Amino acid sequence: MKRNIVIIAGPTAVGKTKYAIKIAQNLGGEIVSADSMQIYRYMNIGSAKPTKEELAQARHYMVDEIDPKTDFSVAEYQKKAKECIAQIFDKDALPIISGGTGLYVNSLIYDMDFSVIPKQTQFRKQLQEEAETYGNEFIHEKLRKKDPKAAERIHPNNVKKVIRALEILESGKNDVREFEESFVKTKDYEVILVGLNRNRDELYERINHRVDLLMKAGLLQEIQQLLDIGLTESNISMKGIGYKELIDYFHGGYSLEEAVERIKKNTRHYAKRQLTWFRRYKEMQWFNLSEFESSQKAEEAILNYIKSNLP
RNA sequence: GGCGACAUAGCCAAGUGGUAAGGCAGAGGUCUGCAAAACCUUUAUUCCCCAGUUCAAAUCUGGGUGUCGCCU
Repeated sequence: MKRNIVIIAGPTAVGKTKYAIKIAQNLGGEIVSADSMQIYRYMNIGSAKPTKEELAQARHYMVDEIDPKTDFSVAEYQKKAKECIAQIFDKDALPIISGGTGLYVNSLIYDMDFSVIPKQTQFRKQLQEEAETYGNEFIHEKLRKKDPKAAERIHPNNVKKVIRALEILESGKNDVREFEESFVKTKDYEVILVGLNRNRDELYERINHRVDLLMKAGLLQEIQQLLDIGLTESNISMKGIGYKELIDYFHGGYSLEEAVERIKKNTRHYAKRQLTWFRRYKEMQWFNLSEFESSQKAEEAILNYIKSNLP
């Protein structure tokens, strides 16, 4: 019999943490985070990581897992998260994936094979420099010569994607066509997809408010401490929203007030992109939390939906 | 009260006689190893109002309204 996992997805600040914990408590579940920032240690305030109290209410995986000086990527995420899921199955508990990083969620829903072509740092650097000196079209043209179809699909300005495609071709593949082929769902388990959303105005208000709270909670000090232990803006972990803007403020790029406004704006943009991403999941059951009388009612509705899909 | 400047999208704005640049915000989208990343698309039948000149007005003229500045 196939086992089930539940995925709670949705934009930042919608309330995923809270609902995931409730669901875990009600259904004997354990939580696997799918969040590219909460996975880093010491980045507690800025990533809006679950609090100590929240972490105590349900077993959490993939939080505080990685040192912020280490580069991390989907490939490792997929491997580790699948191990966590297996562990939870062994305990006969229900894995609940909670998170907003769409690509990470994808890596658990579909059989995405990251094993073949690892990143090639040197090659990347070289192409990056070429793009800078000769223009984006230059490396895009290179791609066009090797794989016209891929070049058609990838916009010249999307330098990262162009480089990645060239990287794949360089390693011996004839084309990068398989990238666009429709995803194959994993056979490791059955997925129950739950999407959390709110009315846009309300979501944006929550985001703005949360940023103010993070500042009050000492985000500035947290970043100072991270800088003190040797992290810089070039670390992937420091490219998170809230971190990069305040580092720019420390470097005198703009005022603190301006930095806070930018954090709010970037977070709103991020939420919008997350929604775009998650809307692609046709099987996702959406819950607009703004439309429920109370969080209890919403919680009930979500629980009922999940239960009705469990064997 | 007098003098002057200005009035263009939610905001910032370019445009001085030829049929409304651009940026931001907003909206929609793409996504297979940095994804809180990177990238793409889209947004004014009309320029404060009324009248006039002209083949043609956001642009010129007159009047009105509003805002700002200076003077009394």
